[in-house]
Amino acid sequence: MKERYNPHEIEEKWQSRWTESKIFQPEPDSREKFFITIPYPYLNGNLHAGHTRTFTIGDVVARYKRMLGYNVLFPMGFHATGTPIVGLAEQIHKKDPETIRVYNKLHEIPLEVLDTIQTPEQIVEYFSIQAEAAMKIIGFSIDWRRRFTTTDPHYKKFITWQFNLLHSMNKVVKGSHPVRWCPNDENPVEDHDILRGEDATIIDYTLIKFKLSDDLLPCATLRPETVFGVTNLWVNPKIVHVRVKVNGESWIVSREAYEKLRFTDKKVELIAEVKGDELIGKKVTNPVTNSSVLILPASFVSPDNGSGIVMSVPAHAPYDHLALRDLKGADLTKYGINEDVSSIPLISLIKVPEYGKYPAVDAVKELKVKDQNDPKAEEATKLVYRREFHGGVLTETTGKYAGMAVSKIKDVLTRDLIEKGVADVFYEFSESPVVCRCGATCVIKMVENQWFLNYSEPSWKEQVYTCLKNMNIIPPEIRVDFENKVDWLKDKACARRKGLGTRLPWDTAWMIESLGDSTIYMSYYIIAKYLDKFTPEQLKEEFFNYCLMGKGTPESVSEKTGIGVDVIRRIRSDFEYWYPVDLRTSGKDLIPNHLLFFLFHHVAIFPEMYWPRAIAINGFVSLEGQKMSKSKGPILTLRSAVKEYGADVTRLYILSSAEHVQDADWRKADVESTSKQVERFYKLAYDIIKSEDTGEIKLIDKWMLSRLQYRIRETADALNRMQTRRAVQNAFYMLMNDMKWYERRGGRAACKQILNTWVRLMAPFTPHICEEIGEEMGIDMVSLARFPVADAALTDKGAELSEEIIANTLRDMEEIIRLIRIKPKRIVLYTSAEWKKQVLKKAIAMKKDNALDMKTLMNTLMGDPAMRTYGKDIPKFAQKIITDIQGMEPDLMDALLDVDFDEVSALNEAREFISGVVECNIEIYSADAPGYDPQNKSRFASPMRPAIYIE
RNA sequence: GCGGAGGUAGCCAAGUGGUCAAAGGCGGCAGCCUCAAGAGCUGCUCUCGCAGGAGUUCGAGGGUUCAAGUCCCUUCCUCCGCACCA
Repeated sequence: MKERYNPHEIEEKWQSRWTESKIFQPEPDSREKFFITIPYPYLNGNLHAGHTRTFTIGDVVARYKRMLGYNVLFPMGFHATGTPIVGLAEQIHKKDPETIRVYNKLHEIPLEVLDTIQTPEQIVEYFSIQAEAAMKIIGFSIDWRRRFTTTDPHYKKFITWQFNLLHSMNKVVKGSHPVRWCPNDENPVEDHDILRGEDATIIDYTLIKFKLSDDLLPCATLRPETVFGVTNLWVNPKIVHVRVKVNGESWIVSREAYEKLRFTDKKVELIAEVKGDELIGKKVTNPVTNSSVLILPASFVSPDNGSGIVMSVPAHAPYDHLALRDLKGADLTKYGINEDVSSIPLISLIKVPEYGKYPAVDAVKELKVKDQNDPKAEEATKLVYRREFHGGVLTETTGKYAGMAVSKIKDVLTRDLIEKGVADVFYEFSESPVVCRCGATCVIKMVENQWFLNYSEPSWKEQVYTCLKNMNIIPPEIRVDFENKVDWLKDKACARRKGLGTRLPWDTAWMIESLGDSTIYMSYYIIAKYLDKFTPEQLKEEFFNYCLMGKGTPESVSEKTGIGVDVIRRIRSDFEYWYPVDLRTSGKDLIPNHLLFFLFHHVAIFPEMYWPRAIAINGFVSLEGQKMSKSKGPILTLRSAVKEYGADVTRLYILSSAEHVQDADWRKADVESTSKQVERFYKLAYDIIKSEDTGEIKLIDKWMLSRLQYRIRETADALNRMQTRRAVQNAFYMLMNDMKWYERRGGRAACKQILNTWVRLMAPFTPHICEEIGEEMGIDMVSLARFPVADAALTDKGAELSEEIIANTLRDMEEIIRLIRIKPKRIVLYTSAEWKKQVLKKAIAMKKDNALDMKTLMNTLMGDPAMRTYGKDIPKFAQKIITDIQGMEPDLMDALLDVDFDEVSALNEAREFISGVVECNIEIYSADAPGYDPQNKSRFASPMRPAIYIE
């Protein structure tokens, strides 16, 4: 150990020592195992501060568990399947200036190296090497024998096996799905390809088909239940409609709607134009209620929205009510309508607490909406919809649906109506236009014959719920997130045309989508160690069936694959030992996707005993308050952070900057201060090791050892809950502060003992520096040493109380001196009179019996003849004590009750120290016998709070 | 719209109904050390106070309680996810 702290030298030394001694390459043994995994990083860039955080948290847990005596497996792989790497290769190849800039400047890749990574394969190769190197220089305790990349031929065999299995279980099915589509590029549009309208989502309307002789007039609605309250349809006389053949039916819709229909999975053929006013005045049949209703003119109907034909529900839709009212007295004879349409009776179908029978009418009155062109009409609509959605219940008008909550009806009713053949689904953007990067306006296209993982299957979800119920979710608050997302998850398209990956074995035109191939790969880590023993071709389905599922026999697998029986047996027993995953720790961005699929696939494929045990989530990292971006910057790579500050400092900082799902912020000023603290720790350790042993244990040593036990307990408790910030704060910063006080108070005797514990306490966070110090202290390998356990025998409440009195008294003295601004010539301290201590103890005892009140306390006290001497002072003091005790921690109460220490001697032990600080001699008396007390200050002395006289 | 997380001092942030005027850190100020700078150490950092005290604070407004940053209601604001994209 050198006098000067040189992080890079120490870190390199210990990293190579760890590698040489293979201590992070576990094999099954008699110990209890702990299998921790972290989602492998995607290889379209260098690892950055966000990875640093997630992986460091994982490494801390791995190291902590190892020091608790677990046999820990912490493996790592790399993710490369999907489209981004292919896209990146294209960008680099065509020397896109922005891409070159970002990868050169932010990902720190030299230009000449960029020239050599122009294909997806080269990119994967390059970044995987970089990533492994980065994880090594920061000291992660990973078993690198198990490393793999998702584009490896062996891995593809594993994915092929998995998908064949899922297919045979009917978990992969064919279907259609709406996607954002660019008609110009003839491709689905991804998020980053959108120029305008990136917030638009796809909304599914229910299309209800009203009948007009041979034609159907479809009306799009988000609230299909209102079909029971339709009084008429609305058609805008000014817009052009068209008659189209849709799957053999004759529909009349707006021209715009026709354009949208062309991209759906329906067969659409344009027949003729139909003017709006030709329709008005005709009667159509409501396909649900069979009632006959009139088509009326309305200006608010837009051709862009839905089908361009709207059903009117004046009882519940303010616009409909207003439009009808606006027609009062209008001359509609040119449409052949002679009746007064404004008197069409309203049909109520929803009961809601805020309104009467006709919510739309009430809302229009409430907001004083004038007519359908009044902007307040929109407001009224939103209000009614919101209230009906949340609090509305369907009435008898809706027949068998009566009594259902409005919020639950949509899916049920839509399904029923589609089954009856009177409705369809119509997709629409939530806002428009949505514009592609190429400039074209996007549409919604039905992708047909797509392969789906049918996550929506209720029995599958049920299993996931069961799994979740038995899992430890860290932090516990996010459990509800998982439950909600499981509920929300629909079927997921799992195949696509482009990108890297594995082909769907039974339909090789498709590539397995990259989230689908990353679900149960934790089990592959067990196999990955043996890859040099066989070729990809040998990895037949029987191999996986046996090794991962226990199906078949080693002999039959061996015969089929040519792999030795011993190896096959070995892999199976490895699997049985290591599985399930004990902890998966991840960034919060993966909750609604990867982590969910991780659970779905595990419950589908493995028996319950191999389902995951725990998931821990952490937040992102920003840079000086700015969000990081892989593709635009700013970004801080793991490598550059370690280069600048060293691995231990980087780790310690990132761990201490935020807790759990909270986002961390990387601030240069703070990192530098962490760096100084670590250096200080090193120097302190160096000095302690080089110092002579000094025998006698004094009060202050007892105090320090007692604090240390407290820090150990706090650190362990924090680590058990994966609160790395709290753990680091106790194990490092608080303990450092304790040490400062200890040193200041002249403590020395316990230094070596403390340091020995301290390096083990800190080892999960800053392993290199701890190894370096540990080596000097004769600890063989700190990474394998036992994590400290708090020793109850070293907890010394008396010492802590004494030290507290000293610190409090000193603080009081300094405050007085500061206030009166004199240089003290004489300072006298008076500790509490004995009777006050007795009062305090009595009061605490009563409090513990829950019997503390002024009257009882006074009675007890006055019953004691010895006390009565102080009769007139007692009530006031007792009152004060009662208030003090109200909020007192039980621990402190116990201490005050149990411990009988002498305040005078406690202060005397620190007399020299206190004198030194205030630069004045100190005299100490008990208030029972004040030697010198000109102002009778001693009467203010109370337990734990000596009185002070300064002149 | 749906679902989730938040609003605490100049900034970041901890905070279990009572040691909360509120941990820790950053920044700032002062002192010590030094030829000096840096580092380190010590103290201060809501307001007032020449005796250890008092007053006003935790987005805003109500309420429950002997006691509220913490519990309840209302309200304002911010951030995140909503899919075929890793």
